[in-house]
Amino acid sequence: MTTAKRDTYTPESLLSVAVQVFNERGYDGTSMEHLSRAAGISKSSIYHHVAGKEELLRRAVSRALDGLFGILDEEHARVGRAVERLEYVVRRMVEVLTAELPYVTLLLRVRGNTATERWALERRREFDHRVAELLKAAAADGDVRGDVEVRLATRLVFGMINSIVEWYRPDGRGMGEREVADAVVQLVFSGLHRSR
Amino acid sequence: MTTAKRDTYTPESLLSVAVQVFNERGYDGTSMEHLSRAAGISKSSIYHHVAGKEELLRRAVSRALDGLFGILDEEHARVGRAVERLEYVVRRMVEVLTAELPYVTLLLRVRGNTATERWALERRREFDHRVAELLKAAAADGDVRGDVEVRLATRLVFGMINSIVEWYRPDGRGMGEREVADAVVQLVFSGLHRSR
DNA sequence: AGAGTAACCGAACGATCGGTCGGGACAAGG
DNA sequence: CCTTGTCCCGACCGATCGTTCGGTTACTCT
Repeated sequence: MTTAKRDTYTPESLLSVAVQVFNERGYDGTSMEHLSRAAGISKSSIYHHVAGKEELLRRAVSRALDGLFGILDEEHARVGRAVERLEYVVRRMVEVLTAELPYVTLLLRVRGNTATERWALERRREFDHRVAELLKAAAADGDVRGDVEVRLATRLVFGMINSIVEWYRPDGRGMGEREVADAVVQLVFSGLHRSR
Repeated sequence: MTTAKRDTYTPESLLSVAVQVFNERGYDGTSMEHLSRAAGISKSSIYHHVAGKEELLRRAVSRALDGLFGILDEEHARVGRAVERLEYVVRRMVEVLTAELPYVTLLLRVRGNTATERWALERRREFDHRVAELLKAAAADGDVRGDVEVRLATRLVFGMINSIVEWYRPDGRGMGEREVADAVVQLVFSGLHRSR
């Protein structure tokens, strides 16, 4: 067969270990020594699989960004009434966030110290802008309240959704992905008050 | 007079410079060399004013936490109907966030690598818990929807409020503190849909 | 004028940083 | 058997980390 047994590291399997450590200690707070201990191989062996620390970061944020931008290509995000497309995107964002949790977490914590980080920030801004346009269209349709500025509302809604990475943990049967998505959609569109 | 002219650094004025750099580069991504350049004094001179890098972090997060916990001691947060106390706390949180922006920003990005950071995380959790109890009481009064779990709703609302530090900038006349507070209260309690 | 001290500096400390290097263990294919 | 390539290692590189130290200004108080 072409694919032999894999009891050794691939760039991908090493990435999943690295991203976990990055999220625990922060990217800057993580040394290659930390990574080698978590992976169970020596520091120099890591360089057999990846070019360096920054490549691990780039691979991770790329994966997260691909997941997010993929949402916008889906049919329900492209056709239909703006407010319904918006609700679909919000729900799918929660799903992508939880499915690719460690990668998205890392993406959302990037600060911009290196070229890779600045590229990630730029692509994030682009995604935010695309969703803001959706909200703007929904407001123009009259399906969304007009007394809160679109740009401000977008930022607050993103803040709520993105904050999921700070506490959501998929393992223990604490909370389902569907339950979180439902709650977010409820709060974003109807708020805390008793439903009308 | 006792207070002479101050064209030199105090622990407080040095802190405001340090916190700004911490927020730009991240705490771990900031070296004492970075701080010395931003402050305009040599690296060793910093140690004349503060004990070290970690003390700067401790002073900063302490100031942020004092501001937040101070809210809970105010009269409107202690007496009255739970849902109204909750709205008051939410509004005051936005005010404290914007007033002490760099300090709260730093607090919200702490990861837990050192004892100081773990202490900050613990106190944050305590504050979150206090607000969660307020939301729970409002739900028991029937003033807040019951179909979204209290713990989940608290986390999402905190996520929205805390995300303000990611984009709010007080300088240019871009957006007023009052406008942000109004928008947050509107979205948290009534959501995006047209007001009932 | 002289003493005291707050504010600051350059040089250097041991430790750790991300990354390199030459080579060893081992399995596959001839 | 020997070669080839994958996977990994310990030792080491120059650079930078947070911090310390001895010493020099410059201002205040007597």
